[in-house]
Amino acid sequence: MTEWSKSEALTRYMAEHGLKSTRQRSLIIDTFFATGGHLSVEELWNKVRGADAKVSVATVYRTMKLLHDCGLVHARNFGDGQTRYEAAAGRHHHDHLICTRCGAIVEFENDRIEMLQERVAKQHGFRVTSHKMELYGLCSDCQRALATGEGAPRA
Amino acid sequence: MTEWSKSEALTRYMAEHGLKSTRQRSLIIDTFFATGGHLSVEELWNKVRGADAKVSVATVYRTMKLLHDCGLVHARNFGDGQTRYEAAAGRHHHDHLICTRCGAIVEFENDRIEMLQERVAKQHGFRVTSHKMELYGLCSDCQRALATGEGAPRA
DNA sequence: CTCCTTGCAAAAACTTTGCATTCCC
DNA sequence: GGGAATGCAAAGTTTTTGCAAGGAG
Repeated sequence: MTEWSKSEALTRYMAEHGLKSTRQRSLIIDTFFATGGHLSVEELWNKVRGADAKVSVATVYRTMKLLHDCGLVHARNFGDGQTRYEAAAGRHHHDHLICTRCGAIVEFENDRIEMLQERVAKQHGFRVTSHKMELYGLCSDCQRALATGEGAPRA
Repeated sequence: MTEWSKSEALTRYMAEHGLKSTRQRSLIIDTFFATGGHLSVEELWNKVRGADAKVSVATVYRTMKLLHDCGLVHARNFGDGQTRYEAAAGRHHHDHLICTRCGAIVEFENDRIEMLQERVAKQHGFRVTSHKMELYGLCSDCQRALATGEGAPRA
């Protein structure tokens, strides 16, 4: 875990840009990829501080920006004011279903939608480099909970 | 232009909530709907101040929140740190193509994609209430500009 | 040794809020 | 007149940046 865990792209990027491997960066990056999911900087910082209480939030911001610049993570914005990051490398592109009641996030992929997106973009003269699609609604649990007149969702 | 320009929903909403029609609100709302597009609060504020230099940003924020609460506008987040609003009432749902170089925003709609989205959601047990889809890339102008090795894009 | 990176705190950017005053109805 | 809305400035949030000190290669 002291070594870069997702690293060809990162190692190459760092070499090309004269960047250095540091204890903090390793910790942040390992923690991020070990946790998975869609982490905000603050959530990630909290986890990182469990291992090293002195890591500054600025370093977490800087490191995530680094990962973003070399394409290893994607930045997402789900409507709560925070930017969330998720692993990108080696993963197939996917989109999200988000439950507006309990906050559950489900990933999915659909090649036909992607094809149609490409086609639409082409019709408008665009060359698409990335996209994001989010569907908001109620997950099955919350539909059921509401139907039976239940109380508060999970925190 | 002193009258509400988009108003049944708004008038009803205001009556139901005991809200009042004021000079500032009328000005902000009329300016917003007259301008169209995807305005940030700051952009809207700048336009509004052309007509009344003393309107405060806070009022613009509060008014846009009001329009949002009664469903007349949608809030969007295109990755520049600002929330952008666009008119919602009476418009068909649509999505966006965004040029990452010049910032141009093109709207489109595609029923087949919408259908596929519904289907995907259903497969995961979700009942979708809304969605957003954004395609990022280069518009035709910027592709051309880059191909001919040109300088900076529009501000 | 050199230059990159860090931590800290200050600053920036965007948005919300408290409060006295002003304005609708 | 009374509750709502406004303007202003202060406070909140999230993210970035400047700089001196520390660390990697």
